[in-house]
Amino acid sequence: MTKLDKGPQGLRRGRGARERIVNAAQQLFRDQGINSTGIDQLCAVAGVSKRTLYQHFTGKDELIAECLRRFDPNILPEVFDSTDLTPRERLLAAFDVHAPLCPFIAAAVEIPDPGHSARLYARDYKKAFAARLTDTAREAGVANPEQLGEQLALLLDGASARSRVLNTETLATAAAIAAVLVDKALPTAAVPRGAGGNPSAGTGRVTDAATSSAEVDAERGW
Amino acid sequence: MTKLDKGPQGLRRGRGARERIVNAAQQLFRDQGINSTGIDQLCAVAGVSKRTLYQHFTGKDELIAECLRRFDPNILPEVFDSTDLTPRERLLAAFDVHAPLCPFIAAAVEIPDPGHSARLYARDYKKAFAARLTDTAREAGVANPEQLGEQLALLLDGASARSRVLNTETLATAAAIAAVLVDKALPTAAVPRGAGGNPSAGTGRVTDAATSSAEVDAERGW
DNA sequence: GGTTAAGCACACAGATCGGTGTACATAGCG
DNA sequence: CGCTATGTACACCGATCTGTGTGCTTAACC
Repeated sequence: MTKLDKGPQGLRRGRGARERIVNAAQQLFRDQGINSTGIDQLCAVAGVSKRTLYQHFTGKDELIAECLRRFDPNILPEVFDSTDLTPRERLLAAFDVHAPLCPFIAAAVEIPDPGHSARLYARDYKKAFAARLTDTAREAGVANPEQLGEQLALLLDGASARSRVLNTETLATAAAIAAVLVDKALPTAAVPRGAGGNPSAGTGRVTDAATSSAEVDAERGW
Repeated sequence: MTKLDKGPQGLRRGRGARERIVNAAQQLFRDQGINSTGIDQLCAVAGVSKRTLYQHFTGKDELIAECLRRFDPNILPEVFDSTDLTPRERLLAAFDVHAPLCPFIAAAVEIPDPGHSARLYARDYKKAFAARLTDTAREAGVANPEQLGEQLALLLDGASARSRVLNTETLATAAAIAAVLVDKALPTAAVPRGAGGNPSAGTGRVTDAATSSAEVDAERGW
């Protein structure tokens, strides 16, 4: 009772260390950046002693990599594994998940060494993400799915980076471009009527079909 | 002769301090990142004493801001002020200037504080860049030039960020999208024949017209 | 030649960084 | 119970960080 206050469910602040460390790290890295987050602060937020941290991770570098690995291992399953969306809708639904700066871009910029495990994983993730887009594009009957997948991935990265610089959400602009590219790549029969015209101005909703059925505006970690 | 070696033109390492500091800073920030570049290393590379640096700049923050300010104050004049290119060609020529990670994106990611002068300037620069694209689009006779300008700007940011993560150049993908968007936005008469079809695969040259007349693959600082 | 502004060398400050060593406490489990 | 995993408290390390204080040297200009 002197120290050692108990948490709600009786986990007296001990025993779940690794989870708490990773959670705190993800939060702090997102909010302050990786380099601006010190180990001491990290431990304080996680409610963990410094010694414990170094019993779970060999160093900060490993912790960073672990955070990225835990972030979105299945690559937007709520979008890509959605059964009640057509492939076209799924492609466009990826542009509805709002988020702060993509942590993989953040890591790639904040960490100078291209060989750092976090950067290698970021690379893998981005490739895998594009691959999921490609698969979905193929499923939608697109002629050149690799191209469309890579293009849509670039749009998402652009929105993330640009939003950070401008301090303004730019995802709608990316979504507008995506709509154009998708409908252009799709066999004309597969495009819902009304989708071929001028994409609506770059602001507001563009993905009429996708939006209605899947609002994935989730409170994701990033 | 003991110390004080003379440079080629007799500038004996003194007297040009401010220039050398900014030059060294731009180089190091680009190569290693901002946070990974220490003041001591900076001074060593610049051939300048630490005291001198702090007589020119109040601190590292001011130096960072100054670097960004000096970087591209006129916003790609070799592209946007090119007289022997049509507006359409100029829009596409912006996708021919290869470069490492855009320093404004880098600053926006590396510096957590959104109110930092460097981040404010980065914001201004990005807005101004989009404005130049918008102006050019308007000049080209595009119906909604603001939209196209913002879209093309997002593509460039996407290429920069994504190239950093993937460790691979992705500008060609962005250029392919740009070609689609520009030609779609342009009055059909203004689009050169052969430019309307499938944009060439996402790799290789897309801007047939622009490339021939303006290869701006310059060795820019970034 | 003499004045002045610019630059240099160098020691040093205070903070923070990532990381460790040591000894103790506790929870879970057989 | 007693053993072992896990976690804690806390001091401490060397390195590095941005930034200063002080005194000297030198280039440029009148």
